Amino acid sequence: MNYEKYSIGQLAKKTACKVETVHYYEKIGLMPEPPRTEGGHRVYALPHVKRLNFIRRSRALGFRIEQIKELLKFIDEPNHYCGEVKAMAMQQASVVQEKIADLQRLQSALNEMIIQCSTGNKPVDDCPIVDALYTENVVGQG
Amino acid sequence: MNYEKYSIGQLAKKTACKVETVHYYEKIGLMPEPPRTEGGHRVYALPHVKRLNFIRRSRALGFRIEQIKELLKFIDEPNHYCGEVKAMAMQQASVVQEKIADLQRLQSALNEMIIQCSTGNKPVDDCPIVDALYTENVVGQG
DNA sequence: CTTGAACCTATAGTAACTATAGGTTCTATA
DNA sequence: TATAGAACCTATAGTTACTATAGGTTCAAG
Repeated sequence: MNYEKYSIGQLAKKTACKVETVHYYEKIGLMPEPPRTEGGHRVYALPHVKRLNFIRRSRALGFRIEQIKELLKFIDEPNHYCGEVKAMAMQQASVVQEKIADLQRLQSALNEMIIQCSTGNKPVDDCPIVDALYTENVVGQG
Repeated sequence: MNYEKYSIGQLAKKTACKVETVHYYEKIGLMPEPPRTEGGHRVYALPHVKRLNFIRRSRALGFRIEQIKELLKFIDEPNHYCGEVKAMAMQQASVVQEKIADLQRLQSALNEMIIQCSTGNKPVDDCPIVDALYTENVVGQG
């Protein structure tokens, strides 16, 4: 029994990914060039589905394309160990932690501005938010 | 007594912004076309500094260029009230809140994967992280 | 008056796709 | 089996918010 075959549209549906994105991933070398029909349509099989899932899930975790290329290299090449993958995951976790901290600072700044502007019925040149944007260092570091 | 004048380089330094970015903001209509010297160099004054500060700080709060155009419209045109600005700030706060929640989910997913992969000395095809990326819905919604 | 830093314009590159145009193939139905 | 139209193909341009480059001109200090 053969593997099941998928058109690019079916692959896209299975992985919640657009057809154009699959084209794009092929162009940049993340996805392999698959076999084609007589007429030139791409034909995919299960390993393609799994690989594309891997890519999309890694993207959803915030990995950049270049990082995903490295992750795939660990997988495609023999003689790699789990620790290399774990290290990248930990690195990514610290990047995400930073982003969360940035956004939380930003959120405080916005909330403070909103609280200042209690009534909302002042002319714009009296607005505390506008004032803050003009004159304050709105997003602090610490 | 005249206002002080600034070259584009001085303006950039005062606002922690690159010269190219000022060019860009002028091209897209965020910054006005300033007067020029005989030789064609741009000449700025204090209102330009304040406006650019406003733009940069709004960007630091995560506002998009199109939103900043609207904020500036409130300021440039008469007859706008603080409430319009406040509404945009609140809208932005909720966008930021969403992003924080997304990143926190993402962080949990990464941490769980990292914990699973305790030793780091397994071959890659036995790695729990790789396995998760291949087969799990890594970033849940709730 | 000369030198070199700073400025000028215009264009291309970045990340990670998305959208469009214009044409071909596949497949379901009459 | 003929055909309509959905899905596919390639190539190119657009998106966001800049950044970088090339190739030339102006300004300011010595």
